Formats: sequence, C-alpha cells, structure tokens
Amino acid sequence: MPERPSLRERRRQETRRAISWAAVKLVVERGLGNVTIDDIADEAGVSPRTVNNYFSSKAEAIAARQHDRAHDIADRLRARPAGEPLWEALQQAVFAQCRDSAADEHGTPDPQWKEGVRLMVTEPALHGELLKAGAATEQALTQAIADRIGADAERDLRPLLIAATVGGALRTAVQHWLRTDPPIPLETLLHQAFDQLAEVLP
Amino acid sequence: MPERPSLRERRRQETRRAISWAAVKLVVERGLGNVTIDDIADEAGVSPRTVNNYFSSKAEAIAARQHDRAHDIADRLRARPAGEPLWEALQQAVFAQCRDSAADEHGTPDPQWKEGVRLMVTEPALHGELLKAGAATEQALTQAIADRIGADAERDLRPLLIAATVGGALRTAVQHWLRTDPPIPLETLLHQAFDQLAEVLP
DNA sequence: GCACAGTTTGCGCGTCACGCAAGTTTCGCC
DNA sequence: GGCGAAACTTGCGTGACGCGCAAACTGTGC
Repeated sequence: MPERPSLRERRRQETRRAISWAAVKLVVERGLGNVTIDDIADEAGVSPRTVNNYFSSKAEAIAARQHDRAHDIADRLRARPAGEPLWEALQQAVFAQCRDSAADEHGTPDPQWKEGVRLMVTEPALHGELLKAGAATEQALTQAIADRIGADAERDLRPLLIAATVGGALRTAVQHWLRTDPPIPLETLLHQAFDQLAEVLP
Repeated sequence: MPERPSLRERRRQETRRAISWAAVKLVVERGLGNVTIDDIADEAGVSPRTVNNYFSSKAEAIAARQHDRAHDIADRLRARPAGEPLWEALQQAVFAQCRDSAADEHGTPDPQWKEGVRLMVTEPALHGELLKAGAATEQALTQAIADRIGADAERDLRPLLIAATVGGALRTAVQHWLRTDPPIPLETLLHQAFDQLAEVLP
C-alpha cells in the first residue's frame, strides 16, 4: 500500500508539474530561444526564482517528464512477479509504461508530447537533458535488475550492461518513431526493437 | 592518400585542441566552478571571445576530445576489411581506438585523462556533454554500419540498434573502469563487456 | 494553540551566450 | 610575386541565467 504523500509533498509535485508543463507548452509554440524563465514562471503562476528552485535550468524543466518516466519504468520492473524471466519482465515493464503514458497525462494529446520529444532531439541545449533522462532510466534499471538477479551492481558488469542495452533499444525505438512519416505506434516499434535485439548479436 | 588539410584548417584544429586542453587542465585542478572562460582563454593564449567562437559552452570545450574519439571509432570501422564479420570489425575498431589513444595524446599521462572522464560523470553540467559525445559516437557508427551491411539507415532499425548496443557496451565498460579500486585496464573491461553481451540476451 | 521546519519570494552579483563591426591573416588565382 | 576576397580573431555591449542570502509566509507536530 503506497504511503500517502504529505499534503505538502503533493503541492510540491503539483507545482513541479505545472512548471514543467508550462515550459514545454511555451517552448513548443514559440521556440526555445523566445522563451525566458520569466515567461515560464508567469505561465505556471509562480515566481521566476521558484522555477530555478525546482530546476537548475530551462532544459531541466522541460525534460522533467522524461525523468519521471525513467523511475516509472524501474518501479514497474520491481512490480513484476518474481518468477518471471528477467527479459520478459523488462519488456512488459517498458510496454506497460508506454501504453499507460498515452492515457495518464490529463489533457495532453499525444501529438503535443511527440512534438516535445522531437524538440528535445532538435535543439542541442535540450538534447543533453534528454540524454540525461535516458541515463537516469538506465541508472534506475541497473539497480532494479541487480536486485532481481541477485547481483552486486558495484562488482558485476551484467546489470549495467543489460540496462544499457535496454536503454539503447528504447532510444532506438523513439528515434525511429520520430522520423517515420506514416506514423507507426511507438509500442509497435518497441516490440520490433526488442525482437531484433536477439538476431543482430552473434 | 589523405587530403592534406589546408594550412588554415590545421591552425584551426590546433587552437581547438589548445582550448580544449586548457579547459580540461584548469578544471581538473581547480574544479569546474572556479574556472571562468577568461581563465581558459588566458591559458590557451587566445581571446575569451574566441573560446565561444569554437565552443558554445565551457562544457562543450571539455568534451571536445570525447567527440573526436567518436568519429575516430567510426573511421576505424570503415577501414576494416570488407569481408570481416560485422561484429568482429566493431570490436577491433573499438579496441584499436582504446589502445592507440593511450599513446597518441602527446604529453597527457593516462591518469589525467581518467580524472577528466571521472569529472565528466561527477559534475552534472559536464555529464550532459559527455552523453552527447556518446550519442555522436552512435550516430557516426549508425551510418558506418548501415553502409557496411547495405541497409538504409532511414528505414531499417538494425543499424541504429547495433550502434546503440555497442555504445551501451562502451559506456558500461567506462563506467566500471572508473570505479574499480584496484584499477583494471579499460581494454580488458571492453573485452568483458562484448563477451558478456551475448550471454545476457535470451 | 504554538513553536518550528519547509517553501516561496525579492534582490543583487558574477558569469555566460551571442550579435555586431572593425582589424588582421590566409587562400585562390592571375 | 602580388592582389582581391574570404575567413578568422578580437573588443564591446546587451540580455539572460544560476545562485546565494535574508525575509515573509504556510503547513506540521507536540
């Protein structure tokens, strides 16, 4: 049973989301260079100083949602039944996150999210932040994998290696998803990526 | 026969290296926060404005060498004999780059380079830039792989997927290399990473 | 209810990214 | 061998950013 977050903590996450949403919204419609911290603060209804209180840069605010997805995937992996084979559990965690994320974001239509991701690979300043989020995914996955296979994440290469491979498959699917002109659902591409992983290795 | 770079181009690369070296040197010994662009410019013997002419940020200057290594690996892959199996060629390209880079840097002892890399994963501002260099590696590898296996990098997932997997193995090896207390040669860890890739997949 | 820790906010300083307009060096070509 | 053009470097100025500090405010626990 999840501990109910204190009322204060809930407000905190609320403003965090508000700031991140405001940042994405403004930057998508105006371009990165034409949005200042003041604009974001104004849109989110907080002080500019508060924005830098939650995020240490504009880019970090925009990438916050990707960061959250990272932890979500790791949590879902931990929630899989213990007897399930590792590779199966990993795929299910990824697929489930992808499936649910399309619905849980309250008012955000899928295309706007896609545009946000596309923006992050286009603008160099944002690209770094996106990659950081990917690294966070792998970091969280590494620990979860180590726990599951009973390995010491500090001494064994394998948890790190598996996490990096999964992260690579994820990035591959997303990158391809962004550029297919008759759009293909991300989940389909994720399936393809995982399936092809086995056959490309010797 | 390699096209001789114009004298101008050589000077350009020279100052580029000088700036990057100066940045790494100063930041390693003083810490990132205690080094300004002016300091770097002073150490490299150029104007502060020129530094921002080559690199759009302090972090980019520091990560420049990693960026060069990226293209180097891709070039080495292209230089492998055409008949060689893909996976073998990839490993040889990576190993060779790792082996040579220990010797080609003129006066830099290995420990200083290690310290530089360690710095890049420690400082968040630099971490993003390091990941960008990794992404550049994968980008270059993707095209080289696509050429070698005769696939269209725009339509086929596999070049992207293979490049991402190799990049993951690389990052894994480096990350482990940084934290082993009785230090293990990076090349050994690279071998381990590649060997274990096959056995961790289903 | 009351003291206290956590949060927001305004203010100010040092740094940074970048456009602009010279001054200086290099290259291609005759 | 020299000359016009293009590229590179440099100084200056502006707007934005990251962050430390101290004061007002708001939930939290006894």
